[in-house]
Amino acid sequence: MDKINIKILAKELNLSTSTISRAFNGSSDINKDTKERILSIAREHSFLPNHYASNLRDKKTKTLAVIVPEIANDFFAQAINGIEEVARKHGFYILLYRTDDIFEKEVSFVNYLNNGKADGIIMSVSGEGNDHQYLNNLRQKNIPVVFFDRVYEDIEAATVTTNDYDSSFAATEHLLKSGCRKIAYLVVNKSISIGKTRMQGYVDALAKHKVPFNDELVIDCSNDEKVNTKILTKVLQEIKPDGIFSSVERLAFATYHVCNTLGVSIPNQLKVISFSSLNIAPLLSPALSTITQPAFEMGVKAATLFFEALENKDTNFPKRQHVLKSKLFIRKSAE
Amino acid sequence: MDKINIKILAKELNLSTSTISRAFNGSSDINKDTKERILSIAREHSFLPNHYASNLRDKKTKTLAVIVPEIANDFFAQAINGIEEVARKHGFYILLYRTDDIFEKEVSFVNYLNNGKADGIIMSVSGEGNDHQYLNNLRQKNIPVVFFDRVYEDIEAATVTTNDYDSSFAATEHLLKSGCRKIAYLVVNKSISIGKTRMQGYVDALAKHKVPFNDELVIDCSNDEKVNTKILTKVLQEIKPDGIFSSVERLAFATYHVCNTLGVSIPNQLKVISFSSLNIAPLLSPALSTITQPAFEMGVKAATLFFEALENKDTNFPKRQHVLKSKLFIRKSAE
DNA sequence: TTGTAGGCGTTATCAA
DNA sequence: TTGATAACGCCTACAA
Repeated sequence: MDKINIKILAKELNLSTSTISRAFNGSSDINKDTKERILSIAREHSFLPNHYASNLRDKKTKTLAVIVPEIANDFFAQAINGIEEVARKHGFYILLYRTDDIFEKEVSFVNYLNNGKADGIIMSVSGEGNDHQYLNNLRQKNIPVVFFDRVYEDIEAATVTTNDYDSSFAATEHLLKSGCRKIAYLVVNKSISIGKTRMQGYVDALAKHKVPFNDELVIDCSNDEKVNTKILTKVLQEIKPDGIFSSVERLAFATYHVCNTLGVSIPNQLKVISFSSLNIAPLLSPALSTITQPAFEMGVKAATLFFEALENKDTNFPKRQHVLKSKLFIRKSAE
Repeated sequence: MDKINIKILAKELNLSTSTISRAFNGSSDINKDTKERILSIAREHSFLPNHYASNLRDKKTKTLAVIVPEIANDFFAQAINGIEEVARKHGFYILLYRTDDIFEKEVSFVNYLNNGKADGIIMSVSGEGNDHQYLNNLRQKNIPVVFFDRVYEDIEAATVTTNDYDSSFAATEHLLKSGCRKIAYLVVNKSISIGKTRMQGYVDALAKHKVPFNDELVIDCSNDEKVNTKILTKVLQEIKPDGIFSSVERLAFATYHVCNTLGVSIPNQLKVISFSSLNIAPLLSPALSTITQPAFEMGVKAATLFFEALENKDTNFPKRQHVLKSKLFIRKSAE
């Protein structure tokens, strides 16, 4: 109720607003006692300098925007944790936004940020759209952008990714060595860079083992669970693959569900490996074989790159490409 | 780069700043053509009014702070999704903060918000500390607070919870009816209100079935996985319960792991039911029996209450207590 | 329908 | 060490 600000505090203490301000900004130009006095009274009023006013002056928001396709997903949740950890150390806070993989949402949020709402952006892109110039606007305003996991190749920015190609190659090769000859590749959006890279590993592993690539085995799924169930049911019934390599955790779960329904036995009739950051993959029935990305570390790295960019504001925009390593865990589902 | 603001735009268009401002605020007091002209030029410059300046004037941030103990957790992730969904409809954005169940972090963030950083707070509390008056400071500034799932009872605020007592009672009763006589109750923090409520359901179900309550069977776990593994190993080896009722998902997973290690068979030797929002609970080995809270809906409800509070600013602070229903799913782990 | 002007709360600069 | 003042960018009475 009783409005409080630096001015009122100043009057109350018989000081000037500048002195009050200094008390809050670690300025050395202030008498220790005065400072104490100010802070103690401020505490009584539970007063803190208004951020919007400070930001308006300083053009610093101490806020980092994080944009992800989904939140209820182990990979992203862990990555966000990593980002938050680093942000916190720098006294930054996280403005979180979820795109649901919808391009328009991504564009609208990025544009919204384009006005001093955040000091930077860490994002995993929706993967849609062709023209991503809206991201370059940010550059003009010195708002660093860091991509993680999912990247736009037409935008120059720091990136944090994993060795997707290698992992995919290794996973596919494992399936081949285990005897699979008809391996389906599950993907959500073929056009997205990450889907392409992972698929290339799959394709090349097939080639190495002289198993012909079959376009029919590339299953383009959707974001809708029910649709996926239908698609996968059809695949398992009609195409009858003997192996599944899923580029997305969600699709592996869907596969499990469909197998349960159809009575397809994993790994006997169908071996499954999936990209997944699920901690409890070993507890599934059967234990899911995974390519596990270092989600938390990726978040940490992305945030670190962001803060580096922030500090070098005048120099060039950072274009560091950071690649972390995923791990392949072969469990029951692919034995 | 080339700085841009309402003034510069005004000069460029030979208009006044007020006219420019009006173009962005759906004001009716503006010529349609003028507006078009302004917006089109603005778009060229990818200009949007600076939020910090607007906020400074309006005292509205269009930002909603969300405070949760953890992010990488299905319950909270889904709840955040629900909150975000509603927030978005109101043109609000989410400032996310994670407390790691550490009281000091909670206090420090809440205090940080106490200065016009957000228009309101939706939180699931850390559950520590005795004095939560720092939350009342917010009330004075008309920053509505909504608790969800985890609540401080000494603070008046709108709350969204689930029928924890009933669910716990039902789950315990199920275990009893299935023949369990030595049911361990797993909890992370006994003092937290939610832990108490859930425990009461457990206690009362025991009483109803004339099974004596045994303090030794209340297992107070930690936030550290390794510690929990140790604790649970000891419990399974020494106390040898025949049922587990876990108030927290995480502890159920830990139980599974320990059972795998020790070769304890679920559900033959040990039946397990847990609070959990895990979508793939049926895919676990064995399928986990859960009390599933409507996480997404809770988020939606919490956000809805928040916006109601926001609109009734002058009237009384809302103290609505909303209770949603959880569902008990008995699966293989408790059959 | 458009313009003028003052102020939102803070801080940096300069002067005392 | 402290104080006065201008400025950050925007919005809204009020005036024209």
